[in-house]
Amino acid sequence: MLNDISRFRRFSRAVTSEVGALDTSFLGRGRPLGAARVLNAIGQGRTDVAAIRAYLALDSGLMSRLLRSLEEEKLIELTADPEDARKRRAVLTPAGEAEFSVYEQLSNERAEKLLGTHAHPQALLEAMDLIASALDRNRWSFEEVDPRSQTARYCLEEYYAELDRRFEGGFQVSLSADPDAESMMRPKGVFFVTMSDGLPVGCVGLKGTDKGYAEIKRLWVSPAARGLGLARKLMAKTEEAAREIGIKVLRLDTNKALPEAVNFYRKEGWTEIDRFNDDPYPDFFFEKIL
Amino acid sequence: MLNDISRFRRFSRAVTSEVGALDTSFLGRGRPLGAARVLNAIGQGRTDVAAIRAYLALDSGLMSRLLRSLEEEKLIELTADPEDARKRRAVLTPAGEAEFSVYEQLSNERAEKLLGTHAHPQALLEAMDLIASALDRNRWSFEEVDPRSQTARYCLEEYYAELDRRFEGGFQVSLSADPDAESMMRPKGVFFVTMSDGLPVGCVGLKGTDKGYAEIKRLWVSPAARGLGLARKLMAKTEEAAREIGIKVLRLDTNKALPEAVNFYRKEGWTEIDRFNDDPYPDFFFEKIL
DNA sequence: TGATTTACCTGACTTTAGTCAGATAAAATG
DNA sequence: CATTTTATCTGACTAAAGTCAGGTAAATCA
Repeated sequence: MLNDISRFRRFSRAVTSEVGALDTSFLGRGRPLGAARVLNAIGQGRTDVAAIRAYLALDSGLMSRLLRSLEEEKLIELTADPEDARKRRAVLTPAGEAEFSVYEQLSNERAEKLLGTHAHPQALLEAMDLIASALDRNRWSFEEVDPRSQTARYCLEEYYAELDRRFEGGFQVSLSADPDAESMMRPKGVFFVTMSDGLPVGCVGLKGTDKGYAEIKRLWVSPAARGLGLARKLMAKTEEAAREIGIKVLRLDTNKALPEAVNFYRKEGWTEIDRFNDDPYPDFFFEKIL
Repeated sequence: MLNDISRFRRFSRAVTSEVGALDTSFLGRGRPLGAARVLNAIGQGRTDVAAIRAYLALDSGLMSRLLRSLEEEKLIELTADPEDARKRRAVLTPAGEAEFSVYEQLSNERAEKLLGTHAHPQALLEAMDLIASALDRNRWSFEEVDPRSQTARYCLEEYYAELDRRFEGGFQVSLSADPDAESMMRPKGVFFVTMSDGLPVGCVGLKGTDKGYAEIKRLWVSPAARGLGLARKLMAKTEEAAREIGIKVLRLDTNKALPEAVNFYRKEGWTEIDRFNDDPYPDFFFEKIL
C-alpha cells in the first residue's frame, strides 16, 4: 500500500509528534528547553563542560550562560577541574538532583503510558531496539571487558539462549568447552563488548591457548543490531588485538544451524580446516593466518 | 540489561537526534523552520489555514506572518474560501510545488540512506510500522469503502496471505465462500477500513444475506496494529452500521488456527452455535443478537 | 437588523536561541 | 620564561519563535 519510503516517513511523523510532546512536557517546569537539556545532561553523569557542549552541540557562549542560569537557580555547582584549572566540572546540588528526577519522572511516565497500554510491550520494545540500534550505528563503542562482568554476562546469556533455540537438541554451556575468563583476558586474549547507547549489542572473545593458535569464541550480535556490519567490526577489533598480543594463527568453530555465521567466515577470508577439538557442538572449523 | 523504560528512552534519544537532523536539513534552503513547516503542510494538501494552524499548533498571529512570508516568496497563493469569505485557503504556486518537492527529496534521501544501508530493511520497516501504529492509535480513521477499492484489496490480500500462512494446508479464496462486493455495501452491508496516517491497518466486512442474519467477514488487523484494541473498535463500528441497516442477528465463522480470534469472540459476548454453512475452512461458528 | 461570533490580521512586545569577536587565565610548548 | 594553545567567559549583537491586545470584515444569531 505505502512504499518503503512512505512507511519510513509515516514513522518519522508519528515519532516527531511524540518527541515534540516530550519536549514541550519539559517546558512545564518554567525553564527553557536549553537549560533543561543541560540539566539532564549533567544528571546523566556528564560532568565535563566540554563533553556536555559536544553532546548537545552548543556554542561555548551559550553554554556558559545556560550553566550560569542553572547555577543561579542553585541546581548545579561548578568547580574547577583539579587536574586542569581551565576546565570546569558541573555537578548537581541536592536541589538539582530533585529537579532532575522530576524530568526523569516525566520521561518515564511517557514510556510507561505507551508501553502499558500495548498488549505486546515486548514486541514494541524489540522494534524500538531495532530502530535505535540502526540509528545509533555510528556511535558504537567497543569496550574491552572482563568476560565475567555484567555486560559480558548479559551478552553471553543472550548468545547461549539463541544457540539453545537454534541447535537441534538445544545447547548447554556445561557440555561445551567453556573457556575460563583468564584465557579471554590480557595477556592471553581479550573480550570485547559493543555498546550502543547503553545497550550491549554484540560481543566476541579471543581465547589464547598454548597450542600455537588462538580461538575466536562467543561471537554474538544482538538481533536488534544485525545487518549493520557489526560482526565484521568486532572481528577486525579482535584481529587487531591478536596482532598486539603477538598471535599469528586464529581458529574458530561453528555449527550448521548457524548458516549465516558459516557464510560470514567464508566471505571474510577464513579457510575451512579439519576438526581440531572434541567439542560436541561444532560442525565447521576455520582458520585464518594473520 | 536495560529495563523496559530505559529501552524506550534509548529509542527516544536515537530518534530525537534523527528527527533533529532532519529538521536542520530543512534549514539548508534559507528559510526558517517555521516557514518550511507551513510550506510542507500546504504541500501535503492541507489548504485550510485553520487546519494548518491546528496541525502545527501555531498562534494565529505567527501563522499569518509565516503565510505572508511564503506569499512574498511567491511560493503560495492565498484566496478567500468561496463558501465563507472569512476563511482563507492556501495553495502552492508552481514555484511552491518545486520548492516543496525539494523538501520531499531531502526527506526521501534520509529514508533511503537509512533503509539502504541496512541488510534487512523489511524488518526495519515492520518495526517502524509497529511503533508508528502504536503512537498513532488515537488518530485512527474508520472509512466505509467499496470492498473492491485499492485500500480494501490491500487489506484483503494481507488477510488471505496470513490465513494461508496459518491454516494447515493453506488458504485459497476461491475455495472459500467469497462474498460479492455488493453484499458488503449499503444497503445490504458495509465494509470498513481503518487508516492510520495513510496506512490501512485493519478492515471488516458486514455481509447482508436474505436468510434473516448478516455475517461478519474478513475481520483483519495488521500485525503492526495488534494489541491496541482495534478489532473491538472495528466490531463496534460494524454493529452500529448493522443496527442502522436494520439487522437483528449477526453470525460469523472462524478457524481453529486463529485461537486469538476465537478467544476474542467469546470475550466480546458472542455465542457459539452449530455450523450454519458448508465453507470448508471454518471450525467455529458464532452468533450475536443485537 | 443590530448584536455577537468567527477567522484572520496587525502592531508592539518578550523570550529563547544562536553567533561572533574579543578577554582572561591556566596549561603546554619551545 | 616568553609564546602559544586551550577552555571558558563576556558583551554586543541578530534571528526566530512566540505572546497578546486590539482591529477588521464576514457570517451567524436573536
